[in-house]
Amino acid sequence: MDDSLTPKWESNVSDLKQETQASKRKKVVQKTVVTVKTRANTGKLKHEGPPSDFWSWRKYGQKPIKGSPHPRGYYRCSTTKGCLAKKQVERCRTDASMLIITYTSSHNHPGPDLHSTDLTQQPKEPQNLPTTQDLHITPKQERLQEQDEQQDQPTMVTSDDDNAKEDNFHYLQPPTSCPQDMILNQEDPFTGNLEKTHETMGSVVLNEEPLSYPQLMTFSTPKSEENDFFDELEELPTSSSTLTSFTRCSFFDERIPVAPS
DNA sequence: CGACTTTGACCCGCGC
DNA sequence: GCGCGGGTCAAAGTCG
Repeated sequence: MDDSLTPKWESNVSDLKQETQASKRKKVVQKTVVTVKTRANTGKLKHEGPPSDFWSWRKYGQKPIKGSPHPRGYYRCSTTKGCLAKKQVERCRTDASMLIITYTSSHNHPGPDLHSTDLTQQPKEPQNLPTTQDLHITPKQERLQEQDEQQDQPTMVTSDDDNAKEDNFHYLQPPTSCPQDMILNQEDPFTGNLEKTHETMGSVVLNEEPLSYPQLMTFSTPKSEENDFFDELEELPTSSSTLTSFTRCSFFDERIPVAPS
């Protein structure tokens, strides 16, 4: 997974490789923080917690977090054995409707779909997959939605421990180079729910809907929404172009099969 | 029966 | 050195 990434990331990987009980804690690992605004605790969310994405996540722990009324859930990717991808899901202490998902490491395997597979045939967590019909939207529609959603952009904030110490988070630069065949209908998702943008822990929020943010990082789904999201993000301040670009690589390279070390 | 969640215990890093 | 807090493990239970 991590191997094809930037040198910096690779250095982190070296830690991950030895993810033994002794080394797995508090190591320098890349993190991607995504804050999701949920309308409510709808049952749509798998196990009422983390919005599902195209990956299969398996919960391996949960801990109450000091200062937060909500516990944090720990998930690891179960799509493929040996995948080091993990995520932590917790609710914002001040706004329970906001989910803060922190992705750690990256998948060492291609996405469940990855260009060759029909999305509608996704074996994993199909409940949140947009239907085929949903996968169409005209650019015009897109724009309209974008305008409505300008305040509801998903936020992918990345950082590694080193940088986090300095300036907490870095906004992920929009992947203008991402697949262009991304077409998605977000028709309903945000309508009537144009909540103002929140800022939490340095990340922005989006309205969480059947379409889950991690999809934005898997690139396995054709959807233009993503582009819009990133287009918006493009305007966000980036304090570390190096990091952001490397981060982008970490995600966009994800779908490139990398021989597990 | 396999995959997953739950949950308590354990381990380790960090701050004091 | 000690205690706290976060992260992970693993057994037991649940579900499809």
